[in-house]
Amino acid sequence: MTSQRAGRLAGPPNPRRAEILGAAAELFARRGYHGASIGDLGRAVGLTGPALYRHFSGKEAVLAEMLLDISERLLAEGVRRAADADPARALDALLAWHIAFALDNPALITVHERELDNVPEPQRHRVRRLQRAYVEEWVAVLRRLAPGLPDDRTRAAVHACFGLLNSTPRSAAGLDRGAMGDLLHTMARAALAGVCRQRPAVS
Amino acid sequence: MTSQRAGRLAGPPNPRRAEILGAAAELFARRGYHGASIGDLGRAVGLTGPALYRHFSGKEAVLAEMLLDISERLLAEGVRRAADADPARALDALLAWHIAFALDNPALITVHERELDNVPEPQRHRVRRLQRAYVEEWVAVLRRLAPGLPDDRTRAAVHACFGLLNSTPRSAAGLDRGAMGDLLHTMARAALAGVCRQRPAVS
DNA sequence: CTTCCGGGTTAACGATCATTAACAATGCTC
DNA sequence: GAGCATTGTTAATGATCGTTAACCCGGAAG
Repeated sequence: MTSQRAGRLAGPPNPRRAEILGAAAELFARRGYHGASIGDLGRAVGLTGPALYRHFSGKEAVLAEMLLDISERLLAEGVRRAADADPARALDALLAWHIAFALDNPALITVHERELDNVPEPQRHRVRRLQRAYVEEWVAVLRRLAPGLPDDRTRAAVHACFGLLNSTPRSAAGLDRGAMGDLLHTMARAALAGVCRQRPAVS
Repeated sequence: MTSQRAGRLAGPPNPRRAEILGAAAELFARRGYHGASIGDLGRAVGLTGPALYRHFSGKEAVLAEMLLDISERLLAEGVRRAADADPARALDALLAWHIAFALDNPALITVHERELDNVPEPQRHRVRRLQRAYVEEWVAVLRRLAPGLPDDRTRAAVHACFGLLNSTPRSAAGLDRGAMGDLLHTMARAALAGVCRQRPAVS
């Protein structure tokens, strides 16, 4: 029995696994899950393709572990930041967290956004639940901030906000990290404030 | 010689070609370019895989024609709308256009956003130029609206705005088309207004 | 010193892919 | 009605893919 079992028990954090996951994130983000072969993943860390099977049970397992890790990290810190008693401060904290994550891990954010469908079924459900829970943290904060807003509107606004924040990896224009973070924070807060203010007259 | 030549001359608009392009857009959007096989594309229109070669020179040609068509349509109407003498009205017209396109063609917007790298080289360059020109229409309008804003900031803001608007296909929450359009318009305008207002104190 | 195991290799497998070849049916033109 | 282009089909080809098999080597344990 090798150490690949189940993929996420305890044990010492195998550095090879982390290295592979990092390289796989870049390749999956740039070329898509089906566009990156196991040979590519191995080559990216100086190995041959089959060597990956010493660390993961297969290609799907790499993606599954990657997405589980991302959505757990996003949710865990999201819960923490959303707990602020002042909803405005909570929202700013959520924005700062998501922006920092997206700027620091553009490949991960991209994969997280696009590749859920390729996660095999036992774990896809868990990832979906984590993603949904993360969204709900945002929705809950916005609800405190704009109690009149109907829930479906709020949820749609959160998704649109994520679209804005996650655009980072595709623009990455000349701006440095700080300026880009400020820009995204300003735009996202303004967008959400706009939808909160917009109490529709009719319809 | 079949009628597949070059892919985009004149001739009567072959309905089979359009049908294939539509089905391919759905499949490429849902599963990614490499995740959809030629057999899948054919099956989606009631044919076998090799039948596609009667209408396109290959899989890459399908994607190339799709992206060229999208970016041409976006740019052509974008130029028209950006021509308004009042920059605020021009911006609203651009927003309405992009939102309508995204809501009416969610698959196309997704493919346009993700699959440029899979377009073969002679045409990829043309698509890139069209996409860039479209962005520049937005940048030019925003520049008239906020002359003090540095160009790289403006461009980054436009890209972020696109990220917001193009999130439509992935959220698509229970909101109907009209409500979703209003929401996106409100949020995007607020986001851009926010970044225009934000004349940084220092830095 | 031997044993064994973690982590790597190359070779081989079956599946699937994009593409081409060979052939058939349909309908238009002369 | 003979020819011919159009638009389909099935079969075949070669490449590549994910995965497994068989082997190998270094180092820790006994």
